[in-house]
Amino acid sequence: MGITERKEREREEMRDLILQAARKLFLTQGYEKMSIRGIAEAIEYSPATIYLYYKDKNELFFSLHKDAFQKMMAEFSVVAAVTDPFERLVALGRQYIKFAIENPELYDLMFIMEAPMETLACREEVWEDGQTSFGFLKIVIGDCINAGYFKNTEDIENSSLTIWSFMHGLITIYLKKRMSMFEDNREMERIEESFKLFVEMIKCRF
Amino acid sequence: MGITERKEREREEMRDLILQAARKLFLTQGYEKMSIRGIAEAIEYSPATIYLYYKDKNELFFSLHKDAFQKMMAEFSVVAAVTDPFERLVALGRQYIKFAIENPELYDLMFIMEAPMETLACREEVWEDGQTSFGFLKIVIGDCINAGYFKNTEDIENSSLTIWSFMHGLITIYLKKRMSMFEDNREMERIEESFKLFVEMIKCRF
DNA sequence: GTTTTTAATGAACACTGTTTATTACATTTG
DNA sequence: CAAATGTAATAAACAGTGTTCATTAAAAAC
Repeated sequence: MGITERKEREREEMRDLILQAARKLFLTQGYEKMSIRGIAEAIEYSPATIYLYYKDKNELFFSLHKDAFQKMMAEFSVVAAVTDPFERLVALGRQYIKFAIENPELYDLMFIMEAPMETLACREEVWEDGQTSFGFLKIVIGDCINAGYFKNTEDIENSSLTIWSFMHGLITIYLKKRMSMFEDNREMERIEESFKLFVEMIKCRF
Repeated sequence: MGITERKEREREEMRDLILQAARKLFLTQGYEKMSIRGIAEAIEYSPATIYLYYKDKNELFFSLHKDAFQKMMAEFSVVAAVTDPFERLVALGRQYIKFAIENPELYDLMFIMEAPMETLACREEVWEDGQTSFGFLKIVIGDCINAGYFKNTEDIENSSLTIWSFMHGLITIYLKKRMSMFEDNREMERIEESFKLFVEMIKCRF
């Protein structure tokens, strides 16, 4: 009897319906306006129904967060076209900045918000999405080393964390409006200049 | 007639009473539990009274945020004892990490939360607290240049932003639980290693 | 002493996430 | 097929949240 299969399929459809509504609300209204009641109204179900398919709002955030990582990784794939390993790393950095600036709320969800991480913590799982994208960075850096760059580098993981830290810091300073201490409105130029300086700095370690 | 003076003084006292209660709640319960009703109960006034002294909760966050900057700057002052300019910069970095790890919620308030910045934005002011502490970093880097370090550096502001970006990124990756992608529990060692690597990188630019 | 100004509040508004008892319907069993 | 069981959906409530406003009480000015 395929009843259990159908039920399982229907359940998955419902989970998807909820997630789609949540995503739409998130992207159009922002995550602060993405309320359970709002999602319920959008799919024409009662708010309580959502809790039959998702444990809590954090789990919904976690699912959206996974989507966002897929989107980011898809945008990263274009750097494969860059042949020189070091230039590929630079291109990856630019893609990262581009993604963050074009999707500030997704970036927040992926790297700043605590909600999705709480779902992960209570399941005692490792952060797979982070691992995957960080793994991509490690590969790109590894290619640099294989091509003769970064000769003094003995720990790829540490190098990756260091590079990511800079990128993440620069972006969050901007996204969280901490560049408002500069009186001029040259935020974008400052990001560009700082990025270039950092690239020069890591070039220094050839 | 000193009545207006007394009233002004009483008003300032009341603002302080509210702020102290807010700070206590913030530090003991965390910012998510720092509610207007909670503050009101602590000072034995009605919630509505708070709105006679503060425009909204964001303004309260902004005041706390200013306090936090004073506290951080006070902790920074110890680096003045370090004579070598470059070592002073390194010491400042360590103090920054120490402050962030010891006061994660203050750090959040100072550099991540949007609430205090919104108060600033609607007043169309520059972010003075940020300017002051960033100014301190610029001075420390300036001393390095005067002592012969960073010879290739033509833009102190850009160097400062770049260094701060790394520090801020590394810390927020940790504070916002994004190091949970590493299966081992070596978060502190990783921070230490990455910091050391970055110090080596900027040393490279002598 | 009366009027005016000001400080404080209770109550309400419009929300939020989440839980639970109840209802309605689909599925299984006798 | 009818009765019993299982399950999906919900209305309503709980316990909060920030904020506003008309009303009341007290202080200051006249």
